Amino acid sequence: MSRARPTLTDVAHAAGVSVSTASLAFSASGPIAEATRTKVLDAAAELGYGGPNPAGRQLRSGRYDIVGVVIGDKLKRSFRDPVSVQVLDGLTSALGEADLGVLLVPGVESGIDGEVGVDPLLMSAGMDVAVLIWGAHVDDPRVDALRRRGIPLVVGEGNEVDDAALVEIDDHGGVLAIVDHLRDLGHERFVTITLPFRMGRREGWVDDARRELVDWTPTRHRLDAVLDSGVDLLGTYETEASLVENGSAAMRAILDRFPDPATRPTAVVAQSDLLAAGAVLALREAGLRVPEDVSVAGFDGIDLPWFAGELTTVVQPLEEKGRAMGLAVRQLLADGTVTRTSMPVRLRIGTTTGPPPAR
Amino acid sequence: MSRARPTLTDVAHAAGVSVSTASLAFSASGPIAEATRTKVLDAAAELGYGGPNPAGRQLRSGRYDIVGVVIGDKLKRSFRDPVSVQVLDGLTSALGEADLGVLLVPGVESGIDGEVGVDPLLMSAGMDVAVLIWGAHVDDPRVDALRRRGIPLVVGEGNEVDDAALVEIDDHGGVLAIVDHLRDLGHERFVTITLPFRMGRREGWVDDARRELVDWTPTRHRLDAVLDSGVDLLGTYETEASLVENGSAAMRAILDRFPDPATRPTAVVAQSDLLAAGAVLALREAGLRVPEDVSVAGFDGIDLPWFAGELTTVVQPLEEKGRAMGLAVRQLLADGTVTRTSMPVRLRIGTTTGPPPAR
DNA sequence: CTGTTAGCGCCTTCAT
DNA sequence: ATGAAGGCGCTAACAG
Repeated sequence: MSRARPTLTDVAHAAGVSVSTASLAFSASGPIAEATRTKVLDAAAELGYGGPNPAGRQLRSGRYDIVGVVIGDKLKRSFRDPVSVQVLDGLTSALGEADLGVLLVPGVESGIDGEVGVDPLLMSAGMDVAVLIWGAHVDDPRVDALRRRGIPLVVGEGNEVDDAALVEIDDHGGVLAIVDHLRDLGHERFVTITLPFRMGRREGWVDDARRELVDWTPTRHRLDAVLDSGVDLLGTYETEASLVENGSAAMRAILDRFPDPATRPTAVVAQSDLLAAGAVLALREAGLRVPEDVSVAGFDGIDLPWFAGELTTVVQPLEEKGRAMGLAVRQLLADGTVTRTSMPVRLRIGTTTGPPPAR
Repeated sequence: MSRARPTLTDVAHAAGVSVSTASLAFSASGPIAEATRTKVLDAAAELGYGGPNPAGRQLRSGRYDIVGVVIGDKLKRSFRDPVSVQVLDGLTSALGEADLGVLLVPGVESGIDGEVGVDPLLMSAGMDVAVLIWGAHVDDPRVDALRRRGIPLVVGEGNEVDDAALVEIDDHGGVLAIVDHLRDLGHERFVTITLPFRMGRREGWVDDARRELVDWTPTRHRLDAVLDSGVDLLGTYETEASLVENGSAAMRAILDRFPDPATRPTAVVAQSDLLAAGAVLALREAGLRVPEDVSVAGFDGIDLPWFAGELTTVVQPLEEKGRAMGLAVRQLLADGTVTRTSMPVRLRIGTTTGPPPAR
């Protein structure tokens, strides 16, 4: 037979002090005599009081000490992708240091097929700030919902949102560096494997019409860089997730479409390391050598302990990016300052790129 | 110049109804005329009202609609481990269906070296239920803290907690099946690579004293199964994380200690697939063939798209396990019922086990 | 179906 | 250094 949970009032009574004094004993936000404090804490322990009720505190203070982290459409995808994971890790540690909790928010509601509607949590959960890890797109309903609620925003990768803090990296410059490196090696026939374009995911070759539909910022920036570089791009293959198997499937499709070694692309620019690794595996399975027959480059600079060799890639400071988002949150909370940060990237030449085969 | 956020009272006034009626328009927890509802919602839109303030709702209703998910010591580790990720995925989807938010809670506070103290979030964040994904250990301070707060618990893997819902798998049976399979093939000399033992992580050979210190349930159950099976166990190597590189390092240590092919162990029982995969890579690098020279088995049954061949392993239903935890949460919330679930596992024979080399 | 009433538990003035 | 009072925004219970 358990009685109702004790409240601060009960503790105060038991300790023979006023409620406001008891409050001070827990919050340490005012002067209090050591003896009084001990008396209160003892009474609390006696009664089995577990500390101030968060709901009461939140209502009174107007703060939740919770940050809503909006991760793509499916949690699984974010967790499976080592890139997301590292960003999340930097973010959570920066937030943890400020004793801010991380509330995972799916973002979009998943319906039977396709996904429509904003997740109810986004509409109703208590949070001081929301972080859109993978950017906001045009007319993003999640942004609208958060706006209506008056919740400030931090956006990763994507510059379309006014009034929101932003953390981005130099996607365009990174891919340009990759392309230049390959061009310097003598490559002339390129193909690129891209990240997903938008929420309605699909896998396959990209035509002009489809190219107009790129909504996700990293995808767009990285693709634009290849187009802007002026190299001869024989094709663009869009994947529906940044996983090894998608990279392999894309590479097989590419080999299928270019069966003749004389006209086959010699340089593959993949928009992520996992896609690149998958492409390399598919090439090896097809009996081709990397980089002697085909060069492959990735993007991200993640660890692939199982990968034989080392990917040529653009290293982005993932954990730091997450930390920067965390700092942007803290800044927003501290004084409402909206910060914009851009992180540098760095070309890392590995063993998967080399001169094209002589003809 | 922005005025203060409107409250439900403002909306009610603007719509010309009482506050409680306005509340019904949002919560749908009572009868309300369609016309009234529209009137209220229109007034809300007019005023830019973003919906009921969560803090008010929480205080009044006593519910947060938030579940605290306590993941090991470092978020990174949980995210990096595909096993955790799949469990988390099943859990979050089961909780999402009930519109419950997931609050990530680190569990233990990380100090300069080592980790001591319960994370402040565990003490102070609002949550209806807490889930300890990777079990509770003896005298777990996190459990004590949650107990004091009166927060009900769901524990994955670990049966030491009274009064808490439990979801577990048949670790012992799974490893026994592996060992039997290897014994049937003719193996006589075994070695096992284990998951971390406890919070004070270390890497290296395990002696009798260390063996007493196993605190994490899956590690203990899986190790006990090998010991109970009665096979000749030449050594136990403890890792400090379930990652490919740890498996490789462990395997190198094993080869180092047993340089003579005649007395070398022929069967490696790894407590996770990633450890097993790492072991296989290290063996191949050492010029040994799997399974002709050495057989390797794992545990978990995860996808390893980059792995050449298929691991012999014990498949556990990870996503279902997560879902089961989610259901346990919902049960707890619905009527306080404490459920206990045990999930079955299944031996899957792949290409990494075979008869030992003839002598 | 709608309105009235009465707090939920806490923290922040402000006074002592 | 401590106490008294008020109210944060909402919803449950009941009355009409």
